[in-house]
Amino acid sequence: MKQSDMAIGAGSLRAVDRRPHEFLWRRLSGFAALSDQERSMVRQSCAAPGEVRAGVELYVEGEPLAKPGALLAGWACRLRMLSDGRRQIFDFLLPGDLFGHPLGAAPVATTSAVTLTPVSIAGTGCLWEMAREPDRFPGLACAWAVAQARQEACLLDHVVRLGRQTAYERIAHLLVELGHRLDEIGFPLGSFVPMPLTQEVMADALGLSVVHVNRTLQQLKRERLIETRAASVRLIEPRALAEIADFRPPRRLPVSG
Amino acid sequence: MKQSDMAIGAGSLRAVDRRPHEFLWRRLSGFAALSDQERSMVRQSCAAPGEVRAGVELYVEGEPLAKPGALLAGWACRLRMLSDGRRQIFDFLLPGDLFGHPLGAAPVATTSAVTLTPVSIAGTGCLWEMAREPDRFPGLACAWAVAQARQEACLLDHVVRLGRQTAYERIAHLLVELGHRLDEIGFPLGSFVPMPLTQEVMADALGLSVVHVNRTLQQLKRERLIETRAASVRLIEPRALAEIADFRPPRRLPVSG
DNA sequence: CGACATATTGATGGTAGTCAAACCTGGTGG
DNA sequence: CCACCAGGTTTGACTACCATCAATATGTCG
Repeated sequence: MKQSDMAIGAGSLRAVDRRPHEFLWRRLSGFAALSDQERSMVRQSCAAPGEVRAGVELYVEGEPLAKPGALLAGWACRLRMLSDGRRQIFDFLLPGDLFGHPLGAAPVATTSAVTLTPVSIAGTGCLWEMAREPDRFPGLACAWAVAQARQEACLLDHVVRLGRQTAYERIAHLLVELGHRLDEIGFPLGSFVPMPLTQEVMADALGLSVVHVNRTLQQLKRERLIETRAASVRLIEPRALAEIADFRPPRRLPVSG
Repeated sequence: MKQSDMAIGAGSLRAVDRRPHEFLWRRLSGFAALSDQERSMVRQSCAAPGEVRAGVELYVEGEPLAKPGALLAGWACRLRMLSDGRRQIFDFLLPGDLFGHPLGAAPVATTSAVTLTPVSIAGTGCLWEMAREPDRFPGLACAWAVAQARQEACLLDHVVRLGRQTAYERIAHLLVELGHRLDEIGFPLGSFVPMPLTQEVMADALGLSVVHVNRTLQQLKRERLIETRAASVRLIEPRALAEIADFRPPRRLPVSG
């Protein structure tokens, strides 16, 4: 499980290049039914994706949010640095996920976002405007709201992991969560799926040390619960893992709190 | 620092009874300038507050969100229970804070909310409708958005606490954060302010054991950084505490990420 | 006063952090 | 082709933070 420049990377998967809107479309239509018109707008937005290398900041905490966007391929994460260099990752952005959409009025980023692999991104300014007109574009507006609610829900799960779970549970929980999210965009749960996370990244997300992440992953492998390869993982026993992690599959439909 | 049925409690502070909208008004107007009309609407919403005793659920995870509201007096918290009885508190609701406002379409609560003291609450259905019409009620709409962004920001801070800070830092950080929030609604930073949290509640928020919270609080007292009394605390050295906690005061104005 | 919740204290152990070194692996360049 | 390097992974030894268990105060309320 190590960083690979090509996992779902930009410029490597032909399927992605030919249909750059693929993941975004799957994700949004998984949240709400979209009209043909909305679909074509989504496709248009993805027409000329931007390519960004790994390790690049998409936006920076404290600075005005430049442009809202969507990840078409590749992974990124939202994070914050402490003054002494410690790092905390809040969540991961997978293909099809939205980022950089202001919540309040004056858009100042409360986190930074950094690419973990090469990514390709679409600007979503236009879609975002549409999503604010529920009357004209009900499907898009709904999908947008659900996407946002989902991200919020993941953040809550993250708090629970950090606050009340052991290292073993945390890792299981994260793997299952990512497994389900990947499942939603077309990577079947239980098969080998892309997981371009270094152990250091997992450590910074889960509030653990790299060493401990390593040992705990080994334990999961020894117990035949997971299997790793290059930059990908297979959840051999998704149910057992979910049990260990006290994982609750996200509700089928919209959500808030 | 122990639970007290009357800290800012319902029916005890005359100032609150006479001007039930006081805290909500301070909070909202601290986020955005409100017109006279908006002000009077806020006051009207608070005209007949509901009274709820301590330890009562305002809403429950997984159930439809009944009515959006605002806390006029008293404290509550948002939390989630794990299947084995462990508990994780996500954040605290202080006087003037909003709760139960749906993000997505179908309003299902992603957390539960429980009162920590007796509270009085106002229904905000009407204000919420207004906040959705930025053209007619720009101030309210803005204040609403900022309030929401602020809550989100607190959640991010909470993740950092849980993921990357020691018990000592976590407690300092929480106290400073609450100190600042109380300051914003009229309890001066550096003076004795209400803090009706049991050590168990702090433990469940900070991912620590009760025993360890107790010992860490004692350390802070020994070092003359804080002082406690009944259900209140005084941050003797707010700057030193902020330093310890790597606390960043929230940005003056709107925010998002 | 007695029942109950909360706070405090002591003793003990385990989970996870730290430090340090070795080991891969893929990429670079002589 | 191979030496070299950087980033990532793995291993071992040691430590410490914090959880757990248990018992005792302290306080509050009926």
